[in-house]
Amino acid sequence: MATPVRHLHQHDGETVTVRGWLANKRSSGKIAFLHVRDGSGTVQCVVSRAEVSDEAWEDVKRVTQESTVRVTGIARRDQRAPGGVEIHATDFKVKALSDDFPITKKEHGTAFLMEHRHLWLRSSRQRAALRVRSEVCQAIRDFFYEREFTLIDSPILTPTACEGTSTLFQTDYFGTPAYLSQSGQLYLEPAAAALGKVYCMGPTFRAEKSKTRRHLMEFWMVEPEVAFLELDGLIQLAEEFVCYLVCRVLERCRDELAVLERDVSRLEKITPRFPHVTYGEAIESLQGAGYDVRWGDDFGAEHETFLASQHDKPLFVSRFPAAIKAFYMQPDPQDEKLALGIDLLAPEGYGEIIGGSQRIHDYELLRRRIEEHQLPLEAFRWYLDIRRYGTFPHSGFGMGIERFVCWMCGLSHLRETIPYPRMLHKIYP
RNA sequence: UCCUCGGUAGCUCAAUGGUAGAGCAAUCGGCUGUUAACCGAUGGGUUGGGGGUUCAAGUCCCUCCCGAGGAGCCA
Repeated sequence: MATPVRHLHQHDGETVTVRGWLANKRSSGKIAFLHVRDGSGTVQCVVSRAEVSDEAWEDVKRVTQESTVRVTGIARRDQRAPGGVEIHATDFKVKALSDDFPITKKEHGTAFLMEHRHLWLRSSRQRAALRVRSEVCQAIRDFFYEREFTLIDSPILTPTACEGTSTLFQTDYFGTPAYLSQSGQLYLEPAAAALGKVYCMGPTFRAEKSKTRRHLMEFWMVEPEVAFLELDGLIQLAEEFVCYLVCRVLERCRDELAVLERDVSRLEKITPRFPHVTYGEAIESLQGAGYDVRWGDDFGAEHETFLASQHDKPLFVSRFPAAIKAFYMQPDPQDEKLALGIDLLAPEGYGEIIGGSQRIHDYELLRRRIEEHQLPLEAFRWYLDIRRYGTFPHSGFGMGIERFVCWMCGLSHLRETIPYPRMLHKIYP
């Protein structure tokens, strides 16, 4: 039975067997140092010529990087070993020899690494980032489970554009066009009337020809939707949510953040309460800083970066002009020109990680908005029904999981936060 | 879609318009505590494709392809 490398420190002095892949080899003629990765960690195995059979030594000589191997030996704590534990081998066997591994110990460009994404996953930084992603997804489910939300999986194939804004991927559905979902929100609202507090988490697709480090064609989004929740409650939920996730990453991913050389002190500052400005205040502060923006403009990337850079914590921006926001956002009762929407801008230049709003619950108003946005009324009949059969105020938000993970890991590009990124004109591997 | 930069050995990069190179990787040899091990030797090229200028093009011009970063849009 193989022992996971992660648990080796519990087996000091015992004979253990490890199965995995050869991460690196150094040899000095009659002693060899083999680094073996088994998925749970990497351990240094010391093989002395005099202490193993001729067959084992032949395998030591011929083993190549990333070959599948099996090592048996005695686990020993040793200061000289990376990780503090090493195995003094009594046997070593190559189970499957690897061809020349394309990714070597020296540096590579990202274009080359992306072309070999399926192999790049084996490197320590990529493994660390994907572990953080896994922890974030688990924490999301735990957060909502603890608060008695119900998971509602929204469809990926949809008959129409949800919001009528973004470009969608079109596919064929038995002879009629169908589209890959760009949001589960509209399908979540009816479920909120059934179950009160609901959320969905799944892949989302945008066919926009975005070519930046902050965009993917296929990304994962988590979207809660809550009946009888209004804007202030939504802001509080989003803040608790983000703090919960950051705490979990700090608690459970210390080793991964160290591999990624993340400055954790920046994350330790992410505690309640988050700063909050209205759209109007944000415009004034941008104008004060010399930016050429007027009331009614949407923020550009440089504006978001400026606003977020004023704070160590994420920044809420709320009450945008209704004209630049989605059709379903509830108007501000204080000023009908404003929509009760929020954005949450992450610090350190990681941009918008959350967008949300209180939804229109008045039937006539929503119908008028659909017409004003020149959306097909018939396609939204079911969505309007929610306002016919016992309407209720409700709110929700969407968080981009890759953007959140990118921020946690301190990465400079979204492509390293998802196992197989789909980017503009790139779908291999 | 637009703007900027780039494409030379398997990889990362050099090369005034004048003989295409280095480090790493690979292969072979040496070395009993290596930390991206080290030392010696060997093999490795349609300089992204096509066209043009020139005695001479990796280098200059045109064009197409591919890549990177940014803008717009958004999460």
